[in-house]
Amino acid sequence: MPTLDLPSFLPFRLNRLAAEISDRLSAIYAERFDLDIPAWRVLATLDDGEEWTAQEIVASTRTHKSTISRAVADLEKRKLVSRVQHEADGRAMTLQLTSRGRQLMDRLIPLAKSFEAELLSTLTSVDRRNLTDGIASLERSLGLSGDKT
Amino acid sequence: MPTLDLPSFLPFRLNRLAAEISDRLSAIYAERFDLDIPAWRVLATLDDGEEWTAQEIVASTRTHKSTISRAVADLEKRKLVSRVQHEADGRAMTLQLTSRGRQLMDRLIPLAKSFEAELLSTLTSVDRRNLTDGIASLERSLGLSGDKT
DNA sequence: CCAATATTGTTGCGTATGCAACCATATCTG
DNA sequence: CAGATATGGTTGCATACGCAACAATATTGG
Repeated sequence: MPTLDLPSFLPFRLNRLAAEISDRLSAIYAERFDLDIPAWRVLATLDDGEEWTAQEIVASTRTHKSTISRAVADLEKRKLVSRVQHEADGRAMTLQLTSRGRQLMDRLIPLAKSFEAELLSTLTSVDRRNLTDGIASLERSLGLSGDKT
Repeated sequence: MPTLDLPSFLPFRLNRLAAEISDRLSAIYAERFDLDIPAWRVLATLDDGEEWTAQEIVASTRTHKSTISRAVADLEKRKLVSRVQHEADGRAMTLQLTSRGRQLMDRLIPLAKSFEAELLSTLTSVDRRNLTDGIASLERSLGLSGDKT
């Protein structure tokens, strides 16, 4: 009878890794910036300066649309995100960081980047490359690579 | 001003990957075996035949203890898991699969294994090795490698 | 061009989740 | 050994979440 061997089971390992890293990262933005995970995802997505619709953020972050809807509503109340009618689609709203949101992210992003850098600094450059290459090929295989898909 | 570039941000990529894979896997055990994620985690952990305490499962799976507590209570009701006093610690309970639980896992595990195999079969053997090596080194760096830790 | 269908986003509702308080037992410290 | 503190596990409570229904707009097909 085949045994599972959970510690070597890829879905288990990826979950555990993602959860651990997500916890450490959220400790940064939760405490100092009063953001929960959905709010962080919205802001991080909008950080590229592009205009996004809620639906695009849903697809890109794999978060339920009701969760994104509520996060956006809250971020708008806090004047971190602006929401205006989409010019081509009357159902959609285009989202952007406000200048206040921009300012917040300008302080938060260096922290996030240095968190990532610190994480990767513990790996040898070979391991680092292996990791990103391996992840990339799995992403391709799962169709997770496209932008705004 | 540094920009985040979310699509290349490691925490984001790992989360997305883990979520996608977790969704596909849970489609297998949810539908056919009426298990939710916490229940699956408990059963998958117990699959190795060892005796586990709830606390050990909590630590190993990074799931909140109240969630594990409720999952175990439910699995015991369904007679998939047995719970007896821990011999050395009066507070703890040792958990094991019942024969019914064993039978369920004997049907479920081949499906989980072949899901994993199919996932990995889309990668070249180099990519496969890169992925597992890269993950392993990150696990070591985060202290996620120990057993029952 | 109109009816049927799909899509964007919001919201009410039930439920699963995490937190915190708690009980029982274990361990640590003077 | 006794009091203080820590740990395993459960449970009440508040809340965040996903689901499904919905309104509004878009798109498709006859």
